[in-house]
Amino acid sequence: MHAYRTHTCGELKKQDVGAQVRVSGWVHRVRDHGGLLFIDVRDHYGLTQCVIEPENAEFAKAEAARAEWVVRVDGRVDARSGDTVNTNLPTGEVEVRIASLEVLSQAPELPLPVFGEPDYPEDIRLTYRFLDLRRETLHANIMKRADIIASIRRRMTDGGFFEFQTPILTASSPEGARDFLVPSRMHPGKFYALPQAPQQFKQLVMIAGFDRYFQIAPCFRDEDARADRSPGEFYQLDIEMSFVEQEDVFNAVEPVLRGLFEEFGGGHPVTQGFPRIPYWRSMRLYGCDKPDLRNPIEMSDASHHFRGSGFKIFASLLDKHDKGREWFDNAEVWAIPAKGGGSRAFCDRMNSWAQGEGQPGLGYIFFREGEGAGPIAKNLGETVTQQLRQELDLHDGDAVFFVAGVPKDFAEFAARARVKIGEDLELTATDRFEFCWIVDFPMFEWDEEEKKVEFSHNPFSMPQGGLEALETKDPLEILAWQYDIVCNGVELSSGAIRNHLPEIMNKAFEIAGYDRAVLEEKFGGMLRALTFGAPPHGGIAPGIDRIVMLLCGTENIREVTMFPMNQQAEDLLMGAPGEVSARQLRELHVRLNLPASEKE
RNA sequence: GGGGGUGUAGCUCAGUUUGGUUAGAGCGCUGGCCUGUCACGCCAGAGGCCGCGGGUUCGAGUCCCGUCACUCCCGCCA
Repeated sequence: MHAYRTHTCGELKKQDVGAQVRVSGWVHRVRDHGGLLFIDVRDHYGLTQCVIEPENAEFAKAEAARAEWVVRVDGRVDARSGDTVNTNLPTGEVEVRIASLEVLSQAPELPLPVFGEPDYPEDIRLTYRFLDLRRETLHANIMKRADIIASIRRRMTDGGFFEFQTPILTASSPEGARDFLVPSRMHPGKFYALPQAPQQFKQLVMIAGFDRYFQIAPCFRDEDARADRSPGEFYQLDIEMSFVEQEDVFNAVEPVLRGLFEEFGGGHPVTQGFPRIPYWRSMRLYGCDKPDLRNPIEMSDASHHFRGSGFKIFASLLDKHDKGREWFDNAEVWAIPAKGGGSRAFCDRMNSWAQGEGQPGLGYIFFREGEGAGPIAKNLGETVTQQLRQELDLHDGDAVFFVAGVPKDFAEFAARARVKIGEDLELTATDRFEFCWIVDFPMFEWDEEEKKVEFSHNPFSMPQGGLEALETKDPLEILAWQYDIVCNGVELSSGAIRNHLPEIMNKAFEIAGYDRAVLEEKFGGMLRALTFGAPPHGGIAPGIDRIVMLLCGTENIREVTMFPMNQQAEDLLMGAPGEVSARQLRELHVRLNLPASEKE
């Protein structure tokens, strides 16, 4: 007989009745009836109820067993009588009649219980992560993550992609997030950096002729944490393809994500053809570039109704800012329709919410008995109010809210108002995955602080219109072959068709104010590669952690990460970051220069 | 770097508004009883620097100041 088990704890069924079996696992729960004692033995695969009576010589050992001890049980599989069958348990039709029980290892009183998994403080969960991981929900999340990654590998390989590894110790890159640095022992004063993403490597893989690359790639960025963002490290499904246009990338990636969400999304509907929404259209309809399309509300420009109208606040606002660039300098009034929000109570609640958000308020009209009500309607007049109502297809019992000002300043607030209205009125669906592509991102944007044009996303993206556009157009008008995938309001990934031509690269960096020497110094290797026959190529990099979060229905990344750090970027289980010995520092030619408060 | 929230038993929380006797409950833990439970049940018990430091007061879990920890957000995240 095997030293520890003939069956796992999730395996025994009715057809095993009568068999002599051996199972091993953790003591999940003990129920002591005095004359009868039940032990639920748990392993990765499930739970098996074991039972023993006081007449048994092994009873004392069984009685002493405590939660999370590891035990081995030998016994016979018995059928449970009709009224004692537990239908909640896959093994609930049988139980193991204990013949002998061995304690394989013990545990003291637990710092956090495994059974029942009540809420526990995160620092304790992280310090005792090995216990936390035994708990059903987290254990299942981690297994789901493993299944998702296996499925991704299968789908990518089936799609003709090859998985390659890229370096972990690499060079610091000039822009982007803060790097994690690793001092070099052999080169005093020099440092490696951990890659923020294998961006340049995957492009080099294309230039090297490997055609289709993917990797479950670790990425390292020394940035502060959020609930949905680990400090330090995360994973991307990194993808790059040669001889492709934007459409080819979409056709390769869309089925992978759709299939993944259909496989693991618990049967919730998944968008079939992902709609493509240009960046500026998304900003106008939703106020942001990662719209949650489960929310049906679309905003629209209602400025023409207010210009010169009796509602003086908006009318004068529109007058005052009516010269400069659209979006940046011109004032507008946006309408947010709210079907079913047509009561003074709801409108007032939204108004106080807006004030709590630091806004002066949130103007509204609500419709009842065939007419518009509220201060704005009064000042606007019945004719204009009815035009608005028809234009927005609103009826009695509906409302419309207004935000006014310069779009670049209020868009973010309008987006939050749209989300809140959708949720509060239960217009936003909850049981589906709504995907879209956001396309046509601007290549450059205006950096208000530095007073200069800056890359708005990836400096390696190909501008639409190529060199000619760079030479002839207003830089802020130029679009890039740059795209995002958004699901349920979560930005899952961004990608681009890359700039594979050195002269366009030079021009693009020139527009962003980097001279050729800087470009040469920072991206010399990349530039050199581009001069030796680079294929047109492009790719994308969906965030694995965020995909798993969506599929596990959690908003906290630590619920889908096996060994996460806390928000202060500490690993409480392993004790990282930690101090190192003087000898290690000497070898690395590093001397500490600690801030004053920590010197003592 | 900045802002908000929280901090009371091993854990989840009540008590703080309005300062006043011995700081409570549930879960967990320990012991006892219990032959069909599966969130077993019943009885008893242990367990508290009320985050820490200072202040106001006859008196502070409660009010004030500072500080620390955790958490959420902003900055940051090509």
